[in-house]
Amino acid sequence: MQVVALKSSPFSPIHQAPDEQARPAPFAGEPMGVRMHFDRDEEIFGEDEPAQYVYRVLSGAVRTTRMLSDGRRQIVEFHVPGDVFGLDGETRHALGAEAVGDTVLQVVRRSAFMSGGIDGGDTAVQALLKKFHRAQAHMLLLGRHTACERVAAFLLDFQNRSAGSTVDLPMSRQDIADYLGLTIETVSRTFTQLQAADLIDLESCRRVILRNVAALQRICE
Amino acid sequence: MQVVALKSSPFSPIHQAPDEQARPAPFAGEPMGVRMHFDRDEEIFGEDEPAQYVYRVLSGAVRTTRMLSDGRRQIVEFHVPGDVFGLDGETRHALGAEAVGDTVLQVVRRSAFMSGGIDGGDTAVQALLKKFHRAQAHMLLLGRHTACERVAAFLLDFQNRSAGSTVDLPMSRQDIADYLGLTIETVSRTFTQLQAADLIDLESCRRVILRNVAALQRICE
DNA sequence: CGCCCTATTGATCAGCCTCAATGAGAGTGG
DNA sequence: CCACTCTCATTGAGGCTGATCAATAGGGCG
Repeated sequence: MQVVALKSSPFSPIHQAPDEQARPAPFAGEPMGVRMHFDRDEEIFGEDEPAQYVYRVLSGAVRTTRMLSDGRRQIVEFHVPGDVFGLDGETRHALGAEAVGDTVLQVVRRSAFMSGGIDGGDTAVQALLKKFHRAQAHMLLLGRHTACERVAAFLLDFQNRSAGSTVDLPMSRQDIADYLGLTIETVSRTFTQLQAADLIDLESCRRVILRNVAALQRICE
Repeated sequence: MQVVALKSSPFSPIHQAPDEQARPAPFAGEPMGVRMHFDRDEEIFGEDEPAQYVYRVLSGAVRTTRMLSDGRRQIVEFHVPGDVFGLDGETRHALGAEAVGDTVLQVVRRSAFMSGGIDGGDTAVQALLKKFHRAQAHMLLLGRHTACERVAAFLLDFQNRSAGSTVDLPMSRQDIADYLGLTIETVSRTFTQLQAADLIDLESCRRVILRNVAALQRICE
């Protein structure tokens, strides 16, 4: 239901009410744009929809995806707090975007972002350069890495984007599989193998402790 | 030897002499920047080198690559006449770039490109958006497509970038394999299969005639 | 406590890779 | 002009990684 409202206008009151003052702004200054909340698996925008807005994650996580008609899905990127997304495509979104878990976003008009960026974030060109850079690394991963290398790189990437040796994964195994171009079974098996080799510890299926970061890095080369 | 000269200064006379007036500018107006020639397999810039210049292909073709220490290579993109490249990375190149065949480039300083683009080409943001879009499509290809789908998509892509049903491939099978995340043998076998199915005709190994575009598109979904 | 959804584990299979040999084409030198 | 060579492409045989199909286990929530 929120999705429908979003498509017509993300500035609809229904979206800002829940947590407008519930969480403090995670960056200095008065934020521009509007804050919006999304539930788990709720669509933020769909493929081919007009690209009117640019988003910045305040809390939670977002996946941007591309689907094939037969159901195969590629997750292009996970976006965590601080990340900007919605820049795919020039006038229409080339990707779909969904909330991975409960997520709060900051929304600005695309035109405003292009001229000034988002408070506390990058300018349009900086943001695009970073995304392009990450996209290149992801291509290398998908094109030329083994399952084990992909999972190790994924864990190290998430560790860098959080902090410490404990990694809390906001997404399901299916999401990880669709991000790494693998099946859920292969991802699960690889986690188990890494645990057996004492490289990681699975405290729960969403909480991973990196026991041997150097060895994980060696796997990725 | 030209490479060495390039690294110190692409405005060295050695680079512009050969074809400064040999080929007319393929777009209206006096081109900005300097024209440079590269031989087959000659390096244009290497990974991690300072990113001082932005390039536009005038003739020939360029591949941008990422290497792993064990020799595995991913070709991120092929650039044909009209394409801009060299925007990878913010201050240093994240990719290497090499000429696929004899190639003529137009070179401008990065700062000049960022403020004004290249004559007859896109602005910085437009160019980045297009590249990001293509990168997404390539990720889907690498992550979720079969060998047959990858080769079909590759041929259709090159047909769109040239014209007519005859596709002249400037690159070797090894280049195609490294672009599609396959081996040279699998690429070759797939070409043979497509020919056996009357979808393509291999006039020579570099010249492909698309006999059934609709069927090729159906393969890619 | 029981249900449902997700994750894990097992067994088998297929697609692609690897290794190896042959074939075709371009360039070189006699 | 032709033989030679070198490189690249094609084809074949067999193995391995990861996919598929199937069953079990765990975990959150009513």
